[in-house]
Amino acid sequence: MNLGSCLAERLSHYLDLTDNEHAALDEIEVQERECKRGTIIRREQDRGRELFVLRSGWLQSHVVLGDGSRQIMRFFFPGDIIGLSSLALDHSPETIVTVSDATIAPFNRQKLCDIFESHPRLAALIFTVTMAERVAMADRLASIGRTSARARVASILCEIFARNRVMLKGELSELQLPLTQEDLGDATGLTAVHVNRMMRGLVDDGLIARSGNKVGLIDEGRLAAEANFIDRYAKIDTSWLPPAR
Amino acid sequence: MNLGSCLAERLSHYLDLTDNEHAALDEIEVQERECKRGTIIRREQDRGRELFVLRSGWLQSHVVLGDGSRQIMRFFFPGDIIGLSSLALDHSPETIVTVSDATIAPFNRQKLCDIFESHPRLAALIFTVTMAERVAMADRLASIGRTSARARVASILCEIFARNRVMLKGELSELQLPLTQEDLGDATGLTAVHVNRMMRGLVDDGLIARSGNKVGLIDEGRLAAEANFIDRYAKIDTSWLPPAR
DNA sequence: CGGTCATTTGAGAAAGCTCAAAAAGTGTGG
DNA sequence: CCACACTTTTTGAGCTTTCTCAAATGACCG
Repeated sequence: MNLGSCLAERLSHYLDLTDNEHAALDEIEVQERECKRGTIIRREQDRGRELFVLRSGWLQSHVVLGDGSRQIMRFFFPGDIIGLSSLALDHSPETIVTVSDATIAPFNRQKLCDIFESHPRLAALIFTVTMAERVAMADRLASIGRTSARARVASILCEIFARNRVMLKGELSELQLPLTQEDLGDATGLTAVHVNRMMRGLVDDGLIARSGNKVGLIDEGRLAAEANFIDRYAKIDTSWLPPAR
Repeated sequence: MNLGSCLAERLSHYLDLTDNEHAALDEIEVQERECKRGTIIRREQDRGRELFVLRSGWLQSHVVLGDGSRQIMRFFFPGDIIGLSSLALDHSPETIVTVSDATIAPFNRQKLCDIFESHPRLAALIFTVTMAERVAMADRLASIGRTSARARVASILCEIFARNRVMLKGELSELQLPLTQEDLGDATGLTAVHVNRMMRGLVDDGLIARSGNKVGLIDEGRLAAEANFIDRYAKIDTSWLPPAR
């Protein structure tokens, strides 16, 4: 896990990278930082100008509203770039926290700038992956806006499994969730209490299984159907990209 | 309205563009298509590989869920790029429809590719604007997930005004809304009936005014406060961009 | 002027929330 | 390894917000 670039590994699932491109990405992950579970990487309103590649562990980003309620915007998994949301802004729009122990590789905006200048194909690929993420976020909008509590819980579970599959490749039917039901509620716009009831329902109906904080998919097809879930990360279209340099 | 590139105009609110860059953007909007209100530009699952710049009028994109309910993902206003969401995908994840009569300028993915190759600064700027849009979408997620019906309606109104201000520059306290209350409901995750009641409430409390489908902001400060609204489009940070070529 | 579509209002129903308390885990220092 | 403190999960009961259904009113178009 300590060798090579996680970002390169992630991107190479979508495209064969040239040596040149590999070299450019390796330069991004030269530093490394270990963070304990619950570490705040960036606080809302911080002027953080750094970016990170997540190398291991999970993170989430959230906002806290006026009445104290919290909305989790996004979970981050290995290979994700963290902090792009502050790229356009002076101040971070969200708080970013580790959800499990994690390793992150900080890098400067300048590095991203270099990629746009010297590696147009990589820049376009990162842009494309980002678009896929936006589509996934739109899916979550629809989930929260227009589906039942049960469907929302099913949906977030599907998404977590789908996104972890990109890096792990292949089989993945059981997963250690470092998330509390409170977290799941804040991600789906529900209360922890109601998440609990919905999870029990999913277990009772044989869609998932649980023990401790392990969750297993029993009938993924039915789960995805109930959730209206579509996997946006499985493959992305790279046909339009410029040639590698 | 027929002269020059709308995209260039939009982008130049954030950055002074070079002649070179202007020329590149002008090439994008060479064609033009008029569309009547209600025209479907792209259907969910279409294999559309074209992109568009919106030159005049409003559009929305939405999905229809299994039970027939609809979620509007996004509204598009002049200067926006349309179709980026299908960039990463073989098939369009959403349906895109004109909400008023509109003029769109279709262009090929290849043109975007050219920009990544030849105009890294423009590519990075487009990337950055896209990030701002993602942040705005995250705000909407929080709005739908964690705020009351009244706050959600207030929020969507704030967003519509804020985004129209970018292009119109300066004062804008009254706007002709080509949206039905059904549309607003589908954007905020509410029913049309409930949107109606919330709007009445906002009018009664002196936050907004209405006549026909014109909406005016009476007390924008209070409206934004109730909505938890933050304008993500007013200015964006361009300090990290590579030099113009 | 009739027909269609959008808005408005009312009343009852349902999904999900709040509060409260018990049960089950988890981690820490002794 | 145990005991205590703390967090998380689970369950129950009543309450609110928002939805659904229905019907009336109003606006626009040909």
